[in-house]
Amino acid sequence: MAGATASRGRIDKRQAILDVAFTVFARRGYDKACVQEIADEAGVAKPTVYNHLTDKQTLFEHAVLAAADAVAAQTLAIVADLREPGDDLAAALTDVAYRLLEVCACDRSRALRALTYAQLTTFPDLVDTVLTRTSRTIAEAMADRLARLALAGTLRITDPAEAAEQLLALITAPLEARSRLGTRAVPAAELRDIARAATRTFLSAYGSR
Amino acid sequence: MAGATASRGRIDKRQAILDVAFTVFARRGYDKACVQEIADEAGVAKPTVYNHLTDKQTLFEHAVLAAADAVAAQTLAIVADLREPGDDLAAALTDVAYRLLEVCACDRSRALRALTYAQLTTFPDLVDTVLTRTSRTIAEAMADRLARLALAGTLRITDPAEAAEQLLALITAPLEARSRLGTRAVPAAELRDIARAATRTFLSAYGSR
Amino acid sequence: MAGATASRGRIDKRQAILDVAFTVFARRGYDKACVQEIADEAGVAKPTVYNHLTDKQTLFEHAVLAAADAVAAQTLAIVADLREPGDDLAAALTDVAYRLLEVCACDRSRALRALTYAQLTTFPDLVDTVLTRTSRTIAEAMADRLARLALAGTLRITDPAEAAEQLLALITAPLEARSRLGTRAVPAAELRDIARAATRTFLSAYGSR
Amino acid sequence: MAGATASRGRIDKRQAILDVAFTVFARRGYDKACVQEIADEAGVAKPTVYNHLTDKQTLFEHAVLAAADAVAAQTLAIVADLREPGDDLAAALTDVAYRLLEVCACDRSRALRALTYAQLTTFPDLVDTVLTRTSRTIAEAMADRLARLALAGTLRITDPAEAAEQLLALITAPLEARSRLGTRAVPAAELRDIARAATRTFLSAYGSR
DNA sequence: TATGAATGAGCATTCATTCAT
DNA sequence: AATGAATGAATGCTCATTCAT
Repeated sequence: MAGATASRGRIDKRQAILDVAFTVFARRGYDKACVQEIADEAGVAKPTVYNHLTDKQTLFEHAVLAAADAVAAQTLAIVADLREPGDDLAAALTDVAYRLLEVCACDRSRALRALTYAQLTTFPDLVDTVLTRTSRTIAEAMADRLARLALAGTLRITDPAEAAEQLLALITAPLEARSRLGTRAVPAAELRDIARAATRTFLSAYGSR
Repeated sequence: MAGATASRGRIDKRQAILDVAFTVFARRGYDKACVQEIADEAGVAKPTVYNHLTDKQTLFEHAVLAAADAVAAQTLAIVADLREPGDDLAAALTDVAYRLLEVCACDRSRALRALTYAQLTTFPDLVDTVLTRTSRTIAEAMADRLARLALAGTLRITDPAEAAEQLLALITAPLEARSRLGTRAVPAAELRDIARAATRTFLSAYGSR
Repeated sequence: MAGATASRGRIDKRQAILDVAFTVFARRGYDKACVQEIADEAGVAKPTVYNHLTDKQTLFEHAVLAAADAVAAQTLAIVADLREPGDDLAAALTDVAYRLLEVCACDRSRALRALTYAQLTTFPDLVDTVLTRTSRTIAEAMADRLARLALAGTLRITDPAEAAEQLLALITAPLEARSRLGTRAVPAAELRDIARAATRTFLSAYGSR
Repeated sequence: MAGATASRGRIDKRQAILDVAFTVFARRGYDKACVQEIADEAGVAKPTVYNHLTDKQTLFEHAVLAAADAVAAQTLAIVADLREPGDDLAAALTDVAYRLLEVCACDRSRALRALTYAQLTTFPDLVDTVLTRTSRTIAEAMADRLARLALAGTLRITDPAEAAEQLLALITAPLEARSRLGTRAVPAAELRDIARAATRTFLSAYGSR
């Protein structure tokens, strides 16, 4: 038990550093964030950060990937709800769209996009990994759902991947525009509007009839 | 004339510095780019850069705004072509969409998005200005065109702003996804596909009948 | 017996650490060598090194002194052979000179000189101790041998210490020059030449007749 | 004139930095010396040191080479005096030997040897350069002088290089031993003794008759 | 106006050393 | 006795910015 506690403590400290790191990176950007600041806010000494995570770069990558996985899990859980859309497909789609928008609009998700975008040139591989674990994954999950609905005759879709891509476009792009890349808060009512409009247009195009 | 030449020379030098600055910022990112590097590539001494542009921050803002205006001009010119869509609306829309995609996929436009996104937190006002001059402007121009087409009975649109927002979403968001935020080149054929799919879905939803 | 084994193990571990330490110090220099590296190569944890040897400085001193004693023992054994020079004094001297040169040219001896010299300012006392145990000792042993030979009428020497000093100078200084302070390997043939030349000159000056 | 003054000022500052650097390196050793300390003692800001000398390593190399050249010039001037030895060769040789010993015993020369030796492993090329410019050069100059004296019948030498090597050995090695690698001051009288003894032995071996 | 030179501030990283186990 | 983990203290180096010319 003592051993378990000890190694749990170690894991907790590492996790704490990663969490704080993401927050600080989100606040200041990769370059302006300094390891000292992260260490201070995590309540550890600077070398402890290095002991656990080698590098500023490594620290960044791990922090970002952890956030990416968390966001991905949230979104996947939402999309999964399309498995049983119930009678009212429009309502179900709108609900999913709205909840996806909520996630996209949350701090972590916004920070994740900003950090990833900001380091496009510096860490191209990281961008790749993050996108694969998030956008890619959710796009595929959505395509799977749409394919099932098409099979069930609920939708008229020939290319599920393309349909998913467009549905997600209709959901996320307007949010990016209205939130001005996340610099402005978008009220829930407006999220609702975006979700409704996306669903309406999507169903107009792909609805059976 | 001598004076004119001199001040022309001055203006040219300023412009040269801004151009080089954008290139360097695009290549290295705001923080990693250093003024010395910009001065070197512009063929001037470091203090000359400061004489013309005060600050690293000011230098950045001017460089980015100049690029934003250039991109905006390009996109507006394309959207303007929707004024006379001809008989085949689908063809006209697809053409416009394709050319917009070309612009979005070009180096300057990608760099502009990356730099803007990267400095979200640091220069929120800049983000605002850039977006206003680019996305905002083009969204409005597009809304204007769609409104006219609706008025002419060619499209069934109640909210032109929303329709424009969605059309642009269908055009740009898939590009972002497939180019992995601009880190991968997207072949012309794929741009074509995106344009066609966007037009098809848009017209399915908003076409008259 | 168990106790003996245990303390033997302890001694062995200490010895292992010292050996590794000398190697690492020789390779990297005092300052650039880090305790972690020594611990790693010795297969122990860092605190174990501290348990056994207190300090980086202490560790260094012990490691260097051990090496110094080993080198001193080697050289003394060689000089001792002058006790019975046989008929051909020139041959005996040349042989001793050659073997001294071999020792001087060996890795441990070179590293010892380099490390000692490098820490002249930092650990002046160590320099003193090392020199006393090596150069001093061998100079005296050599003086003893020469005095005996003088007494036996084989050499014409009034000041044996001075003669020894000069003989050792004729042996070691040329090696330092030709090996460029030990950075270049000197082939055996060249060592032979140095030994012969030293002997010749020494005997020309001090030989009886 | 203004230009001359300005660039003279620049050169002076660079030279001042190099001088201070050598002093500090001599006092603390390469690794323990810190650039800040050098900058402080030179009365400039740290970046100024970097502006002029790129690197800590570069700074070290230039400082050491400058010192090496100065020492070499001193020693060469002394050896040159053997061009006209006058009637009393023993006196002339002793005088030269004594003055060489004075140089070897001076702070700069001692520091130069210590620093060079200390960085054997780290900067082997530097060692090479320093030795070439000092020991090598002086050995050749001495060989030249001895060859002339042999030609004039004043000395019986077949291999001037070897003779020079041995003469220098007889001069310098005893000093190293007695000064304990430069950690102890050797009184002038003792230098005199060393010089005399070296000359005596050398002439016993190589004198004509 | 343009520039060579200088600087103050900051930051990633390393390392000897020490606890708690 | 041995170690995993943590830390205080340094240090090399960079960069935006400013003078003096």
